[in-house]
Amino acid sequence: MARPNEEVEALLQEYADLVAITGGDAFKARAYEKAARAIGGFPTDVSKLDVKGLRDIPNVGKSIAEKVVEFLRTGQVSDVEEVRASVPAGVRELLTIPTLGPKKAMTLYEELRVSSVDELLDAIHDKRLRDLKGFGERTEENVLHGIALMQKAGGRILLNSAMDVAEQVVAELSRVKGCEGCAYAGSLRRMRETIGDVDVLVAAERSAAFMEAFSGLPYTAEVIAHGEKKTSIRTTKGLQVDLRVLPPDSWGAGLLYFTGSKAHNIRVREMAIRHGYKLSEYGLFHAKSGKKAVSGTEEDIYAKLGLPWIPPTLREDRGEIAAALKGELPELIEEGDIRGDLHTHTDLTDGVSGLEDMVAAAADRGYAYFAITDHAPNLYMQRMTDQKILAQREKVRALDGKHRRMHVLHGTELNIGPEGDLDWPDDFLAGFDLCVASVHSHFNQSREELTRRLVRACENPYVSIIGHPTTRQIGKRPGIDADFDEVFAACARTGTALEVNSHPERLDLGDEEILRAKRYGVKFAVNTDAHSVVHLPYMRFGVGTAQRGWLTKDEVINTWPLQKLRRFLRPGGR
DNA sequence: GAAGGCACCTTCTCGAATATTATTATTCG
Repeated sequence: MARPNEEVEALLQEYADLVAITGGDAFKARAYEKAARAIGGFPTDVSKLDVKGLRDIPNVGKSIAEKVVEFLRTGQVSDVEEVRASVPAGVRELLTIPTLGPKKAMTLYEELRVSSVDELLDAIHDKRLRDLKGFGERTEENVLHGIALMQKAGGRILLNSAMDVAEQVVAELSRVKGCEGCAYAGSLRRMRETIGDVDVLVAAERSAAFMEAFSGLPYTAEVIAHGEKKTSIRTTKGLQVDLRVLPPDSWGAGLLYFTGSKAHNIRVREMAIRHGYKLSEYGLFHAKSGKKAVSGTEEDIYAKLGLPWIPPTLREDRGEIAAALKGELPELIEEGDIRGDLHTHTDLTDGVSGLEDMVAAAADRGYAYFAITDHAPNLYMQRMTDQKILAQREKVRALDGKHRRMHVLHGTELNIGPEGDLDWPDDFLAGFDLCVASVHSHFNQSREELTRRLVRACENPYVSIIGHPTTRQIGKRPGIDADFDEVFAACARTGTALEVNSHPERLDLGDEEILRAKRYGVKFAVNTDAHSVVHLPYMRFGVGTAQRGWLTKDEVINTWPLQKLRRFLRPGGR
């Protein structure tokens, strides 16, 4: 279902985890992790490659290439199956709890036979962890905290995973004979940051063929419900997908209804009643006669209620109806407005694609400009040096205008230290076209310290963008506890843009913070933070999030022409 | 297990933070 590269990545990562859990060679585990990342970020479909082609991927050698071939041919790998047999899947699940790593997970399994999150909760309640070597009261607290965090995400999945499934289902069903329309709706169409289940709509006179095709999709693991109007399945990855087939003339009403949000629908229905109508998923009807007024398109229905069409990303009952009535809906930013990506990495630090590949891929997306912003020296593990970044600058200059005349900017992603300090002195920073600055560690400082830290970074004249401002990771880690109102005010004062990071695990800032920040008159930059050419298309999720935050293109610096952008990037130029 | 220099052997993020009690082990970025 997912790209074969992603399936292979998941398999190799699983094997790496299992090697670590079973106390195997740490370097071997790391070798599998590196190969997993390289394959996940590799642009060519691995199922089209043989052993030789696979070995051309960096960090993939003979042994891993052969395992990949075995997997693609048979659907499994004997070495992986062997370890799977000795370690229950639930033990690996324990690794997803923050503060629990492979060593502690194995201790829990060997000493207490704990092999699931639920069993771990039981063990903690029975106070059985206390007797284990290396476990104490704080360990219990941290584990409980971590589990609570995971459960809050409550089975919802990330936007990109849901999108992959939805687009494949839509493509499949669009090919079925009699299909007059097919689209995904629900929270996915509204671009919410996590998705509970996927809703797909089909417009057709007869439903049977669609229900058949849907139930028979290769990644359908279980058919939950099978009826004339609605069929629900669960995919092999556990995601529920609902299909509804509507008569073609109910398309607009159905799309409106199933897109939601519930709160938005209630508002629209109330308006319908006030106008003497009744609105359902089948259409807008005259209340008295019961005759249908309109139902064909969303525009028709909104228009009858005196409203312009409202973009799905705004349908959250956050004032969109009042704004629409006043003719004050924002002219939302769209993906086509983006002229360049201002936060990306290469294999000089932790990316997996080379500089030239990144630049070529960006040019293929039609960008007018593109910034390379590899990590700076204070993120020690990336081993950046002055010499390396200056050598990269030479290469960047040579690539400027070489691909479809796209301008290439040389930047860096600085690390905001515990005191708000940055990696390089100002005279060195002056050599970059732009600097992104981000927090990467020390998340647990006090609110005052965190706030001061971010404000100090904003105040550096060479810092143009604060990267992933809250540093949250969806379902894994909450954002840092800074006083963001103070940070937003500092950004407005100093002319520092806030990033809307498009990576589906981040989406940072999120929609609600964008709405708050906007009120301070801050500018934004919608960036991908791509670590591979395959991440560049994540831009759509950042733009979707920006739309949910009611952003217009004027507020987003990377929709601007290069000259205007350069003025903004110049110290004191904002 | 991969990759580089060499034909088999060596190196492969590094440092901080945290929880633990062992002047240590584990996790994280």
